[in-house]
Amino acid sequence: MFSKSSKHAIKAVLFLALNSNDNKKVMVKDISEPINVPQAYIAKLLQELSRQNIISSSRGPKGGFYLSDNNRKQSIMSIVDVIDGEKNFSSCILNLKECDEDKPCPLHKTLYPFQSSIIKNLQTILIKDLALEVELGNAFFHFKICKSFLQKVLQNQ
Amino acid sequence: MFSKSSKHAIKAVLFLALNSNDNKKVMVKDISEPINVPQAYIAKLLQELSRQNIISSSRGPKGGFYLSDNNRKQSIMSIVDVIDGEKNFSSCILNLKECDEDKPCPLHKTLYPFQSSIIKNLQTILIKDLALEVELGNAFFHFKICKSFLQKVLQNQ
DNA sequence: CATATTTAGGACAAAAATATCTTTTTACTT
DNA sequence: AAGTAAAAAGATATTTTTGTCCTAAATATG
Repeated sequence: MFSKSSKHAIKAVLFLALNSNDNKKVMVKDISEPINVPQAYIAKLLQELSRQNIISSSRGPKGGFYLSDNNRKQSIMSIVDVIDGEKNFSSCILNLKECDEDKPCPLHKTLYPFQSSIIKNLQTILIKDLALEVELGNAFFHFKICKSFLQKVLQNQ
Repeated sequence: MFSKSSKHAIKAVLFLALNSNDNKKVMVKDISEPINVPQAYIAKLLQELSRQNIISSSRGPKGGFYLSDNNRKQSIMSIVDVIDGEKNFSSCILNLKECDEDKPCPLHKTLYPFQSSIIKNLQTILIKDLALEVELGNAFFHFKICKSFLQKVLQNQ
């Protein structure tokens, strides 16, 4: 469905949605550990997301990655688009050039409706929507217990 | 959705469904050209499918790959299972270990229904069903025009 | 202004997926 | 039985994806 990179990216963004804001930035190392993704690798993905204005970042001491209110209005699909470059979803399920509604490939009628619904859903669901679901307890996003994460939890009490 | 290998495999099997039977076998090179997949690579995939009894094969002169009546009753999912090893579809969309109906990840509720419907569909659709759709003209499966394919067409007239 | 801390960026490395090449085995044909 | 045509199997190569490392640029703080 998504590449491993996209999954990493979604997790990181969701972590930021739950743990950052304009005044509370999170360093790469404090993101990579709890979501269990290699630090240097998620750094690359976050840089790309930042360049495309899906997330925000600032350098130097007290810097880090964070989500502005505008960032939170980005869709989940926009994350996938940036990381996977739209290639995953756009084309015929069998990679046939000639496949379209007029001359559908044998799997088109079965799978295209799902495929387009999934895309439409991912375009509709915003980062803040996912975060809210977790905050309401309707969905679960379990972080790896690690020092930096526990410190955050303690700080907030 | 599927790996490139699975797509290759589905195309090859569909080609066999339309162009082979117990008395008419097709050599690798006469499959690879029309479906436009590297010969040695599709050979590997077909060997694996044959080993798993999704398709049939026989060696030596007049040998080749073909579909028996039983082979035609295999589902499309069985092809994907053999080639991709079920890994693609089975798990949580974000690869979270803890995600299930009880403790769904933030994307679970949205995507799982699609995912499971797709799997169910692919398990229900048999190879012969796809071939029939093409034969009835309800779906289209365009082969690359090549010498061997034209020869077949001429032979059948 | 100097220093420390953080992201940014580029080069490199490893792993996985895709593709190719060569040899072996099987079975048909004469 | 010998020769030949095909898949089977194993080894190797290439490409893509994933992951790492090192240096540069930016920024907060004393």
